[in-house]
Amino acid sequence: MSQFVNTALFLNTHTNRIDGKGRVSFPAPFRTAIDVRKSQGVVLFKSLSDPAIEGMTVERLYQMASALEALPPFAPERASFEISIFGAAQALVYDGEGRCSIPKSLLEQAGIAGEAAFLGRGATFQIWEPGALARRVEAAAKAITTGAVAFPTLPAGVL
Amino acid sequence: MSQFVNTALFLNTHTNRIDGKGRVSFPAPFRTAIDVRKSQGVVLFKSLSDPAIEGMTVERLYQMASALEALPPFAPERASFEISIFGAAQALVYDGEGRCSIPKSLLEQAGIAGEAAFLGRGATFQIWEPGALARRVEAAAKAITTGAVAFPTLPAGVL
DNA sequence: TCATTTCCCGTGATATCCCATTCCATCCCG
DNA sequence: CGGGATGGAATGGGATATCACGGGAAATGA
Repeated sequence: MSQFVNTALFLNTHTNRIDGKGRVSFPAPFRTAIDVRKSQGVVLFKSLSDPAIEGMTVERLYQMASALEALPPFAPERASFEISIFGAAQALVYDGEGRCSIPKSLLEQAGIAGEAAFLGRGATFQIWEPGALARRVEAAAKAITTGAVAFPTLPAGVL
Repeated sequence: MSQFVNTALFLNTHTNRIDGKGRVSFPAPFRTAIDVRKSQGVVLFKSLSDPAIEGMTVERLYQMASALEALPPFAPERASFEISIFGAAQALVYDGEGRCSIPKSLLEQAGIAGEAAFLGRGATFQIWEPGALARRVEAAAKAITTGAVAFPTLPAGVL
């Protein structure tokens, strides 16, 4: 837990418009979360599991790098993740009004145009095409209510 | 007592009115419980099990996040919970008068309008439509008196 | 020179702050 | 024991700040 609270916590879903210049407001609560943790910045890369863009602080990216460091230098999974994540990651910068411009290549891969839905996922966030996200949310709720997935037990002695 | 309880305890049921601006008084005893534990704040999200809004301290949310951290970053069950919990979680902030504004989306999902019933559930609380809560309370009482559910034994050595 | 990006200001909608009033349970005093 | 006093809590309404977002001007780069 203590290692988790040192990273920004992204919550809620925020859907914002992309204007003619390709600008979109990066959600104010996300900016606050980043500021509070004095993060050095945020990176984006194509999601490996969803039709969406993956986002996280560079501190979080370091944590993932550390996990990969535990693998042998030439392990196949290490190479694959290094290439797919670090090789594709780009810094996200936003101006004084909190607006950023997301690279067109990432938008296309996620099928985003006109509106972008920012989905908080705790230590990370994702950027979705709003319709696709709605369907994904529905599927997640269904998986939980039908018992297809179970929440891991909480650590003992939480009270 | 204090050596056992590290988290805020939410007790009792408080029904308050929602005004035209969508504001509602967050029950004073709940605020006290939060202050006493010097909690960093409270978050709300749609309940996964009831027609209600779930509420807990961010510390408690961190505990849930920790449990998810135990899973690989791209595990499917992890995704479902991250989306359903973090993706829907909103920080609850209240002003100097102790009032908060609950997002319309959450109110609609719980069928709340006009009045909101805050139900203390120990480490967490829920916000219900008063009528729905009354029926739920009735059902809970019945399940216990008929023996349909039984209380688990206390941990050894509590005395 | 033209296209693209970055910066800066304006605006409308929404949310937050602040002051005032009402409500209610308890306390105090006769 | 009764009735007013008291203080915390809930509620109402107006003023203010924040945020998303549009558009023009300046800067950058090919």
